[in-house]
Amino acid sequence: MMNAPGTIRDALPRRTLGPAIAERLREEIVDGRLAPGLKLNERVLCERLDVSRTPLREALGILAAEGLIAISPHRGARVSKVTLDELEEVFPVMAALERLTGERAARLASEEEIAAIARLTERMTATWQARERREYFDLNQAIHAGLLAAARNPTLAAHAGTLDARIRRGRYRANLTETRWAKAVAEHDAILDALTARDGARLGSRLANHLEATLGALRTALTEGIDRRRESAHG
Amino acid sequence: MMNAPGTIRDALPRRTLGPAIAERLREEIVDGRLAPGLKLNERVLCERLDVSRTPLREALGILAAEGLIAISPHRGARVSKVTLDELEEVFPVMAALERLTGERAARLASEEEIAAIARLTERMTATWQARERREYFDLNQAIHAGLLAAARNPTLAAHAGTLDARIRRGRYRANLTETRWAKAVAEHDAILDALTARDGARLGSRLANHLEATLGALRTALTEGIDRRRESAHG
DNA sequence: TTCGCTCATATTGTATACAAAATACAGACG
DNA sequence: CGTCTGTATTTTGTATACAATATGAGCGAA
Repeated sequence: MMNAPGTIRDALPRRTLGPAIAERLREEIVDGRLAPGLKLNERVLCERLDVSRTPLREALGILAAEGLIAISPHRGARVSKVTLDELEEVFPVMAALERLTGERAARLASEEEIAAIARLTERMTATWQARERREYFDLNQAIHAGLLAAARNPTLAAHAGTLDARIRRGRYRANLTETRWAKAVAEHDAILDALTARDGARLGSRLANHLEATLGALRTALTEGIDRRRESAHG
Repeated sequence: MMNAPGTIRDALPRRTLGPAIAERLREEIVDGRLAPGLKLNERVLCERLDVSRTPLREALGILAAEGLIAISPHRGARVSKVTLDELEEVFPVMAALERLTGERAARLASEEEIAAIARLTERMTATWQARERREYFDLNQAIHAGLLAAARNPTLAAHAGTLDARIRRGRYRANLTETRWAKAVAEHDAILDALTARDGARLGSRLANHLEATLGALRTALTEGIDRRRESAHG
């Protein structure tokens, strides 16, 4: 035989429809175009995406496994709601994985990866100064992805990834306040310091604390949201 | 209205075929009847389980998401292998979740739950003395499930559950040595002590250490397995 | 009116049919 | 003799058809 089996072919994983549909719907759920609680009618989605029900249902299964939608037998799929209870449930799990990510990334990241994260952090400060919210979120994502890649553990990346998708929905909904934003940028600088020093314990703690602070801000934002809703319900 | 909507119906979630098939195949994979590396032919499985390809493929999707099988587009599904590399990858993630489980369980478990876990631990010692391997594994599972339930976090339970399925396959394959078995029982006593004292930090550490020790034993067993295979290949 | 029932409709779950890709095989060629 | 190539077969991916369940409107009785 010319080359060992499973070297070239495996590198070209021609995508199939199901995951592609899931990716698209995931985006729409995460950024809120598909609102929490919305009923997902299969026929409607099929027409909109121009696919048949088979791969669409495959996609719904993927999203259900990720916790972004909930499927009840014979009653269909709904975008799951972003409740405070739900976030309080997801965050500690994510924090545990972030800590592990930090410990591993500090130990295993290449110098190039650290340099790349440093550049991203720098750009992040710039977007903050320019108040470019969208760019800021994207850079935040990129830094997170970089750390995860540096942690050299696909299983960790997979589980952290699905939790992150659930959390991201909350982030979009709860607008960053000025003070929280400034603190978050400072926290990112501290995270970069720990990474540069390759201090795993410190990096892990700082990532977990950063996440905890994010939850705190979200808690405030969402609680105010509930209060506001209650008020308007009364008036 | 007679009763609030969504109370009784939701409690009777008439199961659909896909998850049921997944559960059955999961069992067969975990206990090794479907050997690692085995090609899963859809037609063959359909005939054996007497279902059509649609729910079967749904089940395969579920198992792929859990990491128990690997699907390559147009090339089919294979039971994923239990390599040492794979276990080294899964264990740290599981350890992070175990630690969190311990911290939460110590804080949130009811007295009844603690008592139940105490009884299970007692029975576990008995099965060890009687060298009832199968019973021992089952009790081990039950204790783990009890702690997870006591941690009061469905997301944590879901993620820990999928990782546990992957790990369990390794446990089955690597036979417990006498010395490791004795140590494991002692570790379980220590775990119970920490739970009874509601010392979250200690419980978390002990669970993580217990898992680390399990990996150590597996590492030895699998490495020897490889050596043995090499020997027989030479002879 | 309001509750409960029946039946029509819509929606989801499952099976089958069709399309595309990968594998296996046979024959030609070096 | 081995290797390459073209073709047949198998297998997977997608679409459609059929079955079971849920939803909702209309009607009748308390």
